[in-house]
Amino acid sequence: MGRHSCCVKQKLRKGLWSPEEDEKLYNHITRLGVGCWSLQRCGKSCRLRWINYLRPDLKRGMFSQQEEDHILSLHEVLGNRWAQIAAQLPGRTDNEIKNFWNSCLKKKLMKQGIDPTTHKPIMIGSDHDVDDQEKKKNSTENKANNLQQSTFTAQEPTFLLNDHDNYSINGGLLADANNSKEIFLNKQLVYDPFSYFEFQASGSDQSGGYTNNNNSNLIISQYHHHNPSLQFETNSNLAFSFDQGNVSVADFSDNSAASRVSCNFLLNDQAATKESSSNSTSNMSNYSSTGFNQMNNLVVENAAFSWDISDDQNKLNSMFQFQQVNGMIKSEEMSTPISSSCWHEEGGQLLHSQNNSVDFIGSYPTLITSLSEDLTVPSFDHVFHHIS
DNA sequence: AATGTGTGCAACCGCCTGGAG
DNA sequence: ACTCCAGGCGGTTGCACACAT
Repeated sequence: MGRHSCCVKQKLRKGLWSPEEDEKLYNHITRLGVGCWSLQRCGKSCRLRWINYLRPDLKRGMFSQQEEDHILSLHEVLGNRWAQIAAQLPGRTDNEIKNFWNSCLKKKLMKQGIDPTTHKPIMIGSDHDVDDQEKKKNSTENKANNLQQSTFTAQEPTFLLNDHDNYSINGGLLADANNSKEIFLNKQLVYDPFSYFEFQASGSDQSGGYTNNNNSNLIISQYHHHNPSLQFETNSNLAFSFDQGNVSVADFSDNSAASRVSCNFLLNDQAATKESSSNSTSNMSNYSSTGFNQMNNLVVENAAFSWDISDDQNKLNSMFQFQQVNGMIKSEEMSTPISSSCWHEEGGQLLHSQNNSVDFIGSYPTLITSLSEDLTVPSFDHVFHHIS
């Protein structure tokens, strides 16, 4: 049973406010303060008029780029909690932000191929959604069109995972007509009590930009809160890592020597890193390690990493630098491996030094850089299922 | 000039919550 | 424990205006 509108019930004025009414309300509130809202209009209407229009600390005018970015990142975490978002933007009201979102930001994100609700890239041509051949054909055409326009197109594998702490991560690979690739990684708050951990990796890429993926599946080991190591294998071209709150993804698709990527992730013990910061060797860090794989070694630190790949005949170097832009991790391949930094294992710890004086077997990962802002997520407890 | 359509924004509606009685 | 009511919030509507046809 819905209630009657208070204005109707009390036969009070409705509609647009006149300047006289505004003045009356303004004087009333400046004299008596907020709290007693009822004049000749209902209290709700008065309150709203004050909050959204008359309040002297309102900013008004266009939203700055900074405010826009702030709203985007807040919305990614908070969703449509406009009041909470407005609380982070001095001088802006929830109504104003809500209108700005609905009329402007939402469309902007759509244009960028980002779902405004989930902040995830809108997938094109996912087999999951394709039920009939026609749809599949259209999807492929869309993909081709996008590639011709040099826009980045989402490609397999993609993944999505949730954890018990209400975060979800999704990611995947994007490629354009020039075969330039971007890895995307996106985080948002969700409130799904049924946490899950789901990977999808299927099919070969039809655009030619992402192949070597004919038998994709992901073998994921369970990750425990207190176990510092995470290891999983994949014979797709993406590798994912999770450490102490950081999530990273690596693209191995350019590595022709490794048809099967197998990674050991060496996880940063942040407490140990802090302790070692006073050490005379700067950048030296302690790592917990389950050992090295001779094919690929990878270190993750603050979502920036690189790796070397070697076998008996070849030594390949592949390095990516990662940047976080609007909540997404973007990767850039480094053409020249950084040789001035290297890692070595000593006494069960992985140490970092500034030159190549350490003679190590196989290859060891090289830290490229640290990001200014971590992609931080809580630990992941359970692997529920994966899709292959 | 008349009409249709899209857009931005102010205001309203309905639901929920918490405090008072 | 219950009702009533004010206030808070998010979704929606309606209106004025700009622009297109």
